[in-house]
Amino acid sequence: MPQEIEPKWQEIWVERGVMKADDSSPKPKYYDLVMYPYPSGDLTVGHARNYVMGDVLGRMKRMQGFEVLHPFGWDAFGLPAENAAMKRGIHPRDWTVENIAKGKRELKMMGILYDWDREVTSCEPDYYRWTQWLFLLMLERGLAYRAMAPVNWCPVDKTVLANEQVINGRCWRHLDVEVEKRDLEQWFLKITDYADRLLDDIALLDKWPTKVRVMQTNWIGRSMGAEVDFSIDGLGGEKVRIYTTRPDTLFGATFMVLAPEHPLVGRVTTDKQRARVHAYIEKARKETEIERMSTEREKTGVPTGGFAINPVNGEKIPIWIADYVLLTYGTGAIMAVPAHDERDFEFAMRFHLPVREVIAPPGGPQGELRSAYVGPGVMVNSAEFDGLDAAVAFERITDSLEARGIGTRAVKYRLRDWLISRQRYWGAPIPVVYCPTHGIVPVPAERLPVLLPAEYRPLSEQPDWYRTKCPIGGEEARRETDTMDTFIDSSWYFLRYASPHDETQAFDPELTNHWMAVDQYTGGVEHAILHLLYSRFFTKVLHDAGLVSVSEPFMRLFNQGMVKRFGQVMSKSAGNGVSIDELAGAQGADAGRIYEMFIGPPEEDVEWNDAGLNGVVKFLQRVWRLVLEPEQIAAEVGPTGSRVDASVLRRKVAQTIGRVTEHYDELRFNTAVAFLMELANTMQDYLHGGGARDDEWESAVRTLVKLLNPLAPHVCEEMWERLGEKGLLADASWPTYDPAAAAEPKVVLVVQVGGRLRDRLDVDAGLSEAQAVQAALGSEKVRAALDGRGPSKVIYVPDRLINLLP
RNA sequence: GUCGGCGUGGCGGAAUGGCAGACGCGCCAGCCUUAGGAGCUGGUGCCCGAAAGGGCGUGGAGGUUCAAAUCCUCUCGCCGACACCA
Repeated sequence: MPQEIEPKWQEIWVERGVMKADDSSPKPKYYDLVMYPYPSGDLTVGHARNYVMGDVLGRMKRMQGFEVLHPFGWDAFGLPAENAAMKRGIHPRDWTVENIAKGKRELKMMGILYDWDREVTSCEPDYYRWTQWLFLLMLERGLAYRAMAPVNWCPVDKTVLANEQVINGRCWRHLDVEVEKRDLEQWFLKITDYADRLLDDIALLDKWPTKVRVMQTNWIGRSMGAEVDFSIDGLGGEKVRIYTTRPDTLFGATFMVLAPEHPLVGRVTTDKQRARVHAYIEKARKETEIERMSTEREKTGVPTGGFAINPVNGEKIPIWIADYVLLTYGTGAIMAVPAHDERDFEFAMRFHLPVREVIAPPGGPQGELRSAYVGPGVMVNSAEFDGLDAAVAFERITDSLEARGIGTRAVKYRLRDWLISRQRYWGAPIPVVYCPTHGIVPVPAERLPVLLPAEYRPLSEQPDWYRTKCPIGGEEARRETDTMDTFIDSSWYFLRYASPHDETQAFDPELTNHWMAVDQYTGGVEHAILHLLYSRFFTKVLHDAGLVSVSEPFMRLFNQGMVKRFGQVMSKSAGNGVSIDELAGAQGADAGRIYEMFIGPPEEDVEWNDAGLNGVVKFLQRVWRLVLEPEQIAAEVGPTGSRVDASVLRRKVAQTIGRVTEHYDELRFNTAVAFLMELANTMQDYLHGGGARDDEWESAVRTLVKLLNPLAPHVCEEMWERLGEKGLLADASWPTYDPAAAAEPKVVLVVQVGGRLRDRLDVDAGLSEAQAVQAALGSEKVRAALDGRGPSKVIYVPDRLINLLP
């Protein structure tokens, strides 16, 4: 099998524009998208596995008659470029451009067909101009705002991070570094405005992995409850508003807890308690997020000395402060119901606070509680609500609060607004100007892009760049010197592929609406929340703006597993990477492609094993010889080999078409490869049985080449040409089959007696139950097992199994 | 702690209620040999047995079913996500 065929066909595919997606094709469209990578210069066989999957699917869809859009691009802004640049003393752009060139060469080497004319690179002005435009659109729609807030500061990367980029209180890129809280004025996108739709529409994503849907649901974290006002004793009309998901337990509130940072803490604290409260607040402030968030540690808190009045029963309850109540969730204040909340129970035990049962479990009131009871039950100790089911009381009590004007139904989310400011150079500048008289003024769309200055230095240290004129008044003004989170860049790139060269708009709505939604999106599960949630948010905003017709961008999502080596995820820094160069260089791109797909189930993590490549190489060589040198294989027949006749071959071909097509479609590539190997084995047995190289054989050969083509396109094109076929195999039609031709005329009927396997019979397919019983009783083994006891009951699964019960 | 996933030969894995181990790697034996890390043929879960045959077997224990790797309950181990969200 000649080696030089790979560059040959790669050139021909480019010349004939095989990968070009035609916007005006009458064929049905298929948008086959892979997550565009960060150009780290470190593309490994792990990345390639993802892209080969997309390519196999795309190549099959093309042969099936779809107009396939299979584009590629680069998520090219971001910190690693800056870090590498600092280390080497070069500009982040140079490093990025170099890596993109390298990555592109490697992908071409693997024979992956992308429409490179549609390549997008997020760090290029012709792209980030529109990223900036989208920011202005958000601003215009009231979805971008600037606010002073406690933000997550990563001391290593010297920038703020979004909530989604904080992992267990640490920086997502430096898992050993804790984030610090800083009060800064920053830009936010109001993703919380879309919380309900982002949550509700998860129901539409039935072709997404359950895992990702669950993760997004939990991340948004919607809860339904009520906000209730408690008056503060002795402070006139002053009130504290609490949030609860259990208004049905209102009568069980025995104390109240405020977050230490709650604005009313100073007012409710008595002089006697002031020193203690102050000390506690100081201590809480000094603790890191990680210490404070730990559920392991014992609860702490101090009484303020103040009291609140429970509005449902007029009872005076003490107000405490404790750091298990977070200022950032709900109202930063809770009513504590120790009988029916585990945290409150723990706190009450620790500080000897009263516990009052208000929901009785099915067995009746427990009296003394040993732990919080959070299950369903009947109301007790709750005045006029006693005897009601708790779920009913939830509604009644809330109605009553609303009627009295002291409470209201409320919905809360775990999701916070998206902090997008980054104090970094290598990103899209936020296109606003701070004017002395007009305040925050957006840069007019026609003056975009706001270009990054050429010099690599923090923008806030480049006065020549940030000094500007106010777009309204023309007076001296200052540009925003923060850049945008790179996740903004990747939240809309899939829309740009439809019209990547449009110089008048971010995307041409007509073309984007033609190609959207993405039919298949393939990438790593590490994006389950960040990228996928943000992209859904952007799509919905653009949908509302009338620019995108779909409200969900990705129809079908697939998360491929990671490729590991020596038990660790491959990477250059870990020193265990296998590069695409090495893979394609070893035994050729096709062998590498098949091996990537055969190594294990696509959604599972797999351990790379160089030795496994040999089996695939042998398979490819065998196919080559079957297709082009069948005489040689026929001559190799051994004395005892298995042999099959034409009818077996014909059926095997038909069955393989069905199974391979189905498994490619479902991205079950490992089993698809196995089926192709089986077909090759059967074809070999056919030759060994003296099978004629007639039309039957020629058809089998062509079917094998077509079915294998998405996996091994170079070798298959070469074989196709050598078979004398005209035209590119890439453009040939996908094989179809007659299900009748795939049906087996004889089947192995498994005979069980009392559920135990006793015999296997070769019988005609389609036997009736009576015929099957007769056949089974014809077996001596079966009769012996029955031992004279006639079958009292028969379970018959046609063409598979018969179970006779003695 | 909560939620989710996974656990099958020497190895990667297949089978989603109906023959456990497809396909491949590795290994064993044989053939061919221009002698090679090529090709071909057969074998290869474990135990008993000369064989015929029989028994056991999908992390563990129990259950449902004529029938369970598959469904249910409990449990152990590994991995992932979230983690005081009221």
